[in-house]
Amino acid sequence: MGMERGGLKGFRSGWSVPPKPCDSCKLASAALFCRPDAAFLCIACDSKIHCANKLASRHERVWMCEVCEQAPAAVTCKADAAALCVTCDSDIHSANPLARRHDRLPVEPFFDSAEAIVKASTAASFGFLVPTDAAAASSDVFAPDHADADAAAWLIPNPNFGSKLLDAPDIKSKEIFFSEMEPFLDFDYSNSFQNNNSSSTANDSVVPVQSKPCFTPPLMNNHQSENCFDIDFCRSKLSSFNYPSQSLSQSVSSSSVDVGVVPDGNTVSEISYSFGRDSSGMATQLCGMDREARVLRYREKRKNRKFEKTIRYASRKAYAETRPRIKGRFAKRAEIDSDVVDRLYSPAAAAAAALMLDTPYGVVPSF
DNA sequence: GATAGACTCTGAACCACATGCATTG
DNA sequence: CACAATGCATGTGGTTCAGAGTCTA
Repeated sequence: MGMERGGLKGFRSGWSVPPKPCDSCKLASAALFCRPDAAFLCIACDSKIHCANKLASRHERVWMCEVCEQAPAAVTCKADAAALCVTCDSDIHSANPLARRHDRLPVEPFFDSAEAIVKASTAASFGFLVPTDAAAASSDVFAPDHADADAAAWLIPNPNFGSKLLDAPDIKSKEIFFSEMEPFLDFDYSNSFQNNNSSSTANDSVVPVQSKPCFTPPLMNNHQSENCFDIDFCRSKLSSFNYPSQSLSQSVSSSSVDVGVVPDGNTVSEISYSFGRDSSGMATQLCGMDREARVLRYREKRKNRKFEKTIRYASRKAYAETRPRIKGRFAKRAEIDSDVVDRLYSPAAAAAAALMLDTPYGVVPSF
């Protein structure tokens, strides 16, 4: 009953609020949050302030929440491929059981100039990453056969990937990148279903949802051991906890496969890259393409997202489908039977009614 | 441009009852 | 500890309705 419905309800309202202005210039919208200064800054002001001296350049900064753009991002949701603030994270991921299973990780701060990060990653995005076709674009999946450069930049899930890979000494790194991405390009839930479904009962097997995996590479490091954390705008270290010590997306067994929306955390970890810890000082998570485009992309994706209904008990589903209804509501069998008897007076309905009475559950399509 | 009415879209609620699961003996 | 009996909460889908949003005059 309306279980997955309303998943977006809670945070839609936030979109109507204009982005938080830069605390420095008050003109541009803030793109990041400086923890030591406790200030929201646009990219230009960040460059001015944090390039001024060595001390300032060591300030920890994080990008703004991609949804509300009102607070610093605190976590990265792998399923949504988005950096979210505490409030949005709470709103979105408490909306329904499905969302609660999203694997979230604490955002890693960066120290480089945001402008440099954006430039580097934008260049990288035009360097070799190629965009997708329209269908793949809707699900944020890479595909190597599209030529439009703008779309390419628009679709780059994590610019860090590009910039990092461009730094790779040879093309093999890039090949590795794509080869490791392949499991997601053709993410096949049937496999995981077969693997995980052994514990299901024979009659009440879980029905896998055939939803397209909406995958975007993680925006940051994936620390499998750090799934629990606390949120503090001014702290880089996120300690336990708000979340279960083991994320649900990892811990659920047979019932996990019915979700379909949330990629398995372990699988994601296989392609996680430690860009944030790059020895060259390469910025962490969200360096990358034009941030505005990313926000637009994210919003568009959220708008188009459909939370697939989760069927946990196939037997119940099967039974519900056969149950008699009156105006869509489940009806008592006695009620239906008497009604059917009444209808038997109609010769035209006699055959259909007889058929219904023959079935074990009395299938009554509609009234 | 402002307003009202028509239209569209979205999500919540409703219903009965087999089933799953925790508790008890 | 293993098992059976019991009772309660849960989950299931089609339809309706209300409210919000959009379009048109």
